[in-house]
Amino acid sequence: MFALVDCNNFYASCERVFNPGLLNQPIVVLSNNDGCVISRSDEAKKFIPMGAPAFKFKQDFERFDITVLSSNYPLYGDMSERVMSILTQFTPDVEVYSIDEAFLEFKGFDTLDFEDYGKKIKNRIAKWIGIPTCVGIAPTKALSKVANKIARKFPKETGGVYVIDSEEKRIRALKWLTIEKVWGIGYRLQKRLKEKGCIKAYDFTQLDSNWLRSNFSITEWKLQQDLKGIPVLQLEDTTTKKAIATTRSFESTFSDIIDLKERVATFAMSCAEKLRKQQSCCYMLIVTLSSNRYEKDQERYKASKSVIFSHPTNSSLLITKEALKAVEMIFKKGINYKRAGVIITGLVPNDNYQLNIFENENPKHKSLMNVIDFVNNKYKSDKIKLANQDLERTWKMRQEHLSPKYTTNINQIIKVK
DNA sequence: TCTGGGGTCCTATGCCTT
DNA sequence: TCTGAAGGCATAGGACCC
Repeated sequence: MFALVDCNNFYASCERVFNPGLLNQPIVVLSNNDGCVISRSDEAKKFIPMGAPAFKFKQDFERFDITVLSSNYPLYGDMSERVMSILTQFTPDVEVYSIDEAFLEFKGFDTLDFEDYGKKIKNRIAKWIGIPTCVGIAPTKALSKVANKIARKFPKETGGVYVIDSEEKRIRALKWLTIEKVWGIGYRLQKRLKEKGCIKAYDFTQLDSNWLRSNFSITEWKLQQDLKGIPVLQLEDTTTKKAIATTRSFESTFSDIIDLKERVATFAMSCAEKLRKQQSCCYMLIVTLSSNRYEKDQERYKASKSVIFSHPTNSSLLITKEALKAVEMIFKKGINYKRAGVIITGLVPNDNYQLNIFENENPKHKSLMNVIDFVNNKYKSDKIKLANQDLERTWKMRQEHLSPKYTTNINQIIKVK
């Protein structure tokens, strides 16, 4: 059996833990740069849609007396770790699926009362961390997602815990769930499936699986099997990342390559730093540039370029150098660029990779990187920069409604008078 | 003025080799 | 030497997730 434990309105709930005045109040949490709404308390859901651009809803925030908060990732990350550590007390097989949810697998728990066990999980997280959760339990991962949806939708009837443990319950659940709400069915697939008469998740399970395999991708085939109750999707190891990315939208647009190179150099530095932090090296680098996708009147442009290194590296110097070369290759004149990103992938552990006969990391880089990381760690606010980064300008994220880092900064710890 | 960011997985395409 | 089939690999990009 699998369980899906999902925190309710996670970011909004985290904010409430340390500010009980927000309980039962409508609150929203904004994305980086205070761009759009990414979490809403139940009270706010009536008024504000998910993903609402903050600038368009400013008046509504005031009209409905909604508390607006900037996202506080140090707080959410720390709260998430606490929740996940509790989950490992219930089974050793835990897959942290995202910051606010995890799959659990129960192997050899056959005689367990799952409903009761789910309630224990939920209650312990509520009591020890103060975060409300929903728990869905079923024979496969995809069905545990469905069960979780039912627990969320019918809190009074289910108490936030729902178990699919019979064929009858499975069919009833799938006949209730509309196709677009199924995990893995997004906007595009939903449209295609509806054309075929798939309205409910149940209709999807009734499609001929050979036909599905030849007309859709392997992903949909696996999903169908899982929804039929045949476990195909397994718990995955999420502890080692497969890629690291730093991508940002700019406050305004850039058309000059010098500005773009400066930004990309900074993103590359940030990726390399994250890479060394998890003690890995990378084989490949991808740089992306794009124009403003919301701007109708101007030429749209999206481009990316990947670069393969002759040997795995985590040197900021090498990664930045190659990233800048890539910018030169894909830069097109006359475009107003709104967004750029650096992604590094092909990650291998620091100390265990194939050496190249002809070319290997310059040994001086390693000690230099150690010094840079040490200094940056010590003087967090004023990091060492490369000469091709802008030394004068400071790029500050907009965070006009930020709450304190209650759990990760001793100076911001909650005070009781 | 102001529309997020970090991931995973899959597929299409073109080129090369057998 | 040419040809087509088939598979591997690199690369780009789409779709989806939270």
